[in-house]
Amino acid sequence: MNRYKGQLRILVAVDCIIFGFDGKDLKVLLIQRGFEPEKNKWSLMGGFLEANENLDEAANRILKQLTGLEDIYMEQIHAFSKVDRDVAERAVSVSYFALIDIARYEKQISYDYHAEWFLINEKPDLIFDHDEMVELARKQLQFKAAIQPILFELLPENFTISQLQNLYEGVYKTTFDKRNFIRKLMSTGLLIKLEVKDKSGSRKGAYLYKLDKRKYNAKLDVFFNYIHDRSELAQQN
Amino acid sequence: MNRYKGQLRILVAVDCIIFGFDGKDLKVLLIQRGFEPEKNKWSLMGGFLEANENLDEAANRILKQLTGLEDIYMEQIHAFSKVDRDVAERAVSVSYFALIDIARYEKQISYDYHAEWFLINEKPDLIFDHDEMVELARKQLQFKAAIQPILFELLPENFTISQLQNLYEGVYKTTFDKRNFIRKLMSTGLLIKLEVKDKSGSRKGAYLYKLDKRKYNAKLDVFFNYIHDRSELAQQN
DNA sequence: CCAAAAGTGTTTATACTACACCCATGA
DNA sequence: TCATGGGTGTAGTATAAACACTTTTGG
Repeated sequence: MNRYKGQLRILVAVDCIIFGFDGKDLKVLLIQRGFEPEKNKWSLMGGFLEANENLDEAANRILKQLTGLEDIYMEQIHAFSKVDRDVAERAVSVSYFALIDIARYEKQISYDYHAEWFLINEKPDLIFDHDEMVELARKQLQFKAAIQPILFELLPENFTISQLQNLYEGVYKTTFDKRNFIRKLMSTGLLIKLEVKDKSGSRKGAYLYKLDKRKYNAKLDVFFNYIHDRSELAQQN
Repeated sequence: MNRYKGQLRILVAVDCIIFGFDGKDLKVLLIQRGFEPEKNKWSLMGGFLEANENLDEAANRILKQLTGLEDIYMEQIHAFSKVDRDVAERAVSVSYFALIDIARYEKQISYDYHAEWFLINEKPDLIFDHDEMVELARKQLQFKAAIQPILFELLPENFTISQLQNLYEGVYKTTFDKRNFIRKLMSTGLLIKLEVKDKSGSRKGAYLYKLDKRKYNAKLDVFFNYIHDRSELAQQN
């Protein structure tokens, strides 16, 4: 086995932007760093790529370490590589975002890491280039969510329309007309209305909905083909 | 300066997917690898990240090395990290795509690397995971081009409508109705019709157009905000 | 009985699709 | 004169946006 002589070998890190939703607000999970350098400052959860794993596996390992969760929606965002981005040593870091439902998993989060949920707009300043990572992940989330129904990953299994609307409004920092909103969502054919009502949010109670998982998975696959073959999408239900 | 003990340090590579357009077809620039391992096989142009540069700078350095070109549209696509993706040694590679106008720059390409343009659909099999990189870059190009006018980077300064249409049809592997196509393109307000005609493609000659660079740059900025504030876009001309 | 959130339709404007014929020219 | 690519308009459909009142019920 030949090796490449005289080349630079450096640390490769993975940092996770973990988005969560509690039914009302969009949040991000941060930890207080437990080791030097920059000990005790707020940071994304991260770690170094190890010998026997690829980046996706590393991201999943790191997410599990902090939250105890597996099989979570994750996606690679971007490789960050400024020469002095890590004060201790040259390192490239690849950021990933993850989407989780806060209420369902809150108990499983490991408090070894002093993790806390922050409102996206009220988070503290982070170490290194982590602020930039969060900002890019937020844009990517907006972007993806506009063309793909990924935000359902942030919701509990059953949810109300206003929770869903709160989520979209949080992600896009705006408000939507609720009649137009529900019409559009319903036209995707992805929502199934349940008989049950959730009474926690109002006196009247709001109907719960759930995802049609079969259609949802089909739509995720079709993703990149959206330019042509809209007809296929239509047939597919 | 503290260092991170006991962690893996590896090679970080950059590989460039260089797309080109010759007025008729969409192509990709490949080289015949001049060194071991996998010497003489077809490959993307790549190189290793060096100590004094970030990934964007490395990608630009590598592009310049092969094509002599600077200030080219480039974009990071994805970090590839399978454990055994490089047969010689563990390496992560970050792919970039670049868009260039073949006709304008053909002469400057360095033939030290045995570079050749291939039709996207007729390229040879490539080493390592480079086929996967090209495929993802192609999808990303389709994707980006649908929401952002980046394909103009592939055209000469002045171009005809049918060149433009050929380009879009090549990128999306489809055909468009030419009346609807020009109407849509014109509605962006990005095209300026010139007095001059290009007589090379037909007897009648076709009017040349050029980009309104001022508006083009403005639109690139607005990119991620496309969800709200369409009104701003409208005002902006 | 009333505050607070849930739920529900219609109209208008805009964007997209499909479609076919004449024009100008050089060879 | 004719073959080749260039250029143009309209009608129908689908999608998106604006907009306000009634219902339910726990306290």
